[in-house]
Amino acid sequence: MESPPLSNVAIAERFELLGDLLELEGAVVYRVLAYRRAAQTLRETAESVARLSAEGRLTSLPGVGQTIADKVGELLSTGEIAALTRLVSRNPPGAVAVMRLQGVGPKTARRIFAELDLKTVADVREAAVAGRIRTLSGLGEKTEAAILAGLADGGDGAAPAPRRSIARARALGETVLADLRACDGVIRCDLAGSVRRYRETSKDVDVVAAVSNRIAAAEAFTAGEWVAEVVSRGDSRIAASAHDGTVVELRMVPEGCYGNLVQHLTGSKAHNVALREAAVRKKLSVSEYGIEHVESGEVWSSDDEAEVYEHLGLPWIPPELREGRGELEAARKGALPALVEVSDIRGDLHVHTDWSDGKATLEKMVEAARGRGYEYMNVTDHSPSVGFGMGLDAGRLHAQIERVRELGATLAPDFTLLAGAEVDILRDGSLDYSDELLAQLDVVVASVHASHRLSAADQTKRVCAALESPYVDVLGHPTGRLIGRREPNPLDMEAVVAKAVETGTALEVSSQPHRLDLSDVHVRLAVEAGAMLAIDTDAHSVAAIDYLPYGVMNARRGWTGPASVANTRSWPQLRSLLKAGKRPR
DNA sequence: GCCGTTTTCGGCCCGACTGTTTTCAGTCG
Repeated sequence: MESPPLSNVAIAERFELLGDLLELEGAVVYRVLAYRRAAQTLRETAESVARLSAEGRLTSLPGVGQTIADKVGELLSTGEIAALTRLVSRNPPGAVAVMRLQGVGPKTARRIFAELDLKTVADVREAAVAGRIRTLSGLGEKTEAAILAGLADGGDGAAPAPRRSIARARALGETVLADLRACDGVIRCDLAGSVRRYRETSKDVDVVAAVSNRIAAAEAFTAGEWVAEVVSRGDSRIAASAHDGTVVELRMVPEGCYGNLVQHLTGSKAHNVALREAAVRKKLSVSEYGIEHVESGEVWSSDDEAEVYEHLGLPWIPPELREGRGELEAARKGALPALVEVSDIRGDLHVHTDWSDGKATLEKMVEAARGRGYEYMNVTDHSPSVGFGMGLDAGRLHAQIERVRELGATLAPDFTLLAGAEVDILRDGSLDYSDELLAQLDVVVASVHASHRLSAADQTKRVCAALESPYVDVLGHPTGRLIGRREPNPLDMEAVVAKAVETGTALEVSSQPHRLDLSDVHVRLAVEAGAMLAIDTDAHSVAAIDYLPYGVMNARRGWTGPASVANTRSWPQLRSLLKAGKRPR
């Protein structure tokens, strides 16, 4: 059997390494940046890069020109990139790892290897232990200590910094904001950075503040109970690590340019670089303090972020779109999408109860859903094959349907309680309940919970087979990923999306912060293909009903409008949209 | 290496902080 083509991530990694090695060798910085930018694009492309390459469409991706497209082709056909192979062979193994250590960088790494005539990472560690690093001019004890710390455990220093889930990062951020808001020297403060953009994970938490008293604000920040250690302290920026190691960074400006600061610190880097490059062409220089009209030297600033965009001739761009994925072009053309809002969601199609592995009773979950203002809720406990005896067999499902109907009757017409299930998609693509049983349900969610490691071809076939079922309305957490713990199942997402469109099956956007599945990139692929989404909580507790905003924000990051989301509709409208409305009853 | 609402050549965002120095390079975001 032919081996599957390299994944987008695997291809991107080659180009990241190419950029790193070039940087180490002191190549022109713009070549390095070009490879990094291309790597990021390849990594975040939802379509198969191998397929785009075969079709000669790679250069349509931003940051990918002929040279890099050719190298991708070379990699796919020969299994290597000759230029990369040469770079690898003439640099010490592990030099990139040393370069990536906190506070080191390419220039320092290169000097250490060259001036001390070292060959491996182990040599570097030895040199640091022996105190030889500090003998180099411009390097001292602190740098040596940083290198030792980076190489201490694990050995090669290559372990990437852990990233926090959006939920944890926001929770910490809100704690910090509460401390700051209690301080007289703080006029206003907000979350910025990837946390404001609702990226699925964050390396750190960015907080911005307009202050009348920097000293007082800084004290309120560093006195927080969450602070484990102040790691950096300047006049306008302070960073502290929390007890779990998360670094929180506070940037302060006086009133008058708060909007510029918020815009700057919200990022992303790619968004800001593109924004500023376009501004430079208009003879404007953009920074966190204002917009300078280069010729007159006049600096314009505002406390209102929307006015910053307006001053640049753009409509305000929602933070969730600021990833350098075409949002500026869309904004210039007046073609920004109207994004789905949390308040658009009218019901939840995926909720568990203690009939299976939920923590709360059916009645409690209904109460929570009603309390949130929903019009409907679909009860979706597990089918038997999920294991541990917690799934509902046919008899218990019948009993649950009966109870749901009974309770539902007491709630109508204000609230519609739906009898559903989260039925397992078995290894061969068949379902864990009979069609006769599924036919009695209002809305069926089908999910993969086992055999995650099938080949891409088999996994895709399996999922597509389930989508063909006239009883499957929603594909639950389509890739099965658990962020930071389990990779997404290898799936040909383009094929799955096409099958979902063809069969009229909705694809779930799970609001669980550790799932967010579909991911933002896949959401965009699905929306562009005309697929229908269902933003659900998959709640297993009353508290988890409140995860909804994470799902909505994730969908917004995939450029989703309300029309693409099935559960922005009333139940009668939704029913006629789903297969549920087309089944004989 | 990429790219164009001034450009197919000549640019390429902008500032804060640290560590090491005595004025700044390197790193980071």
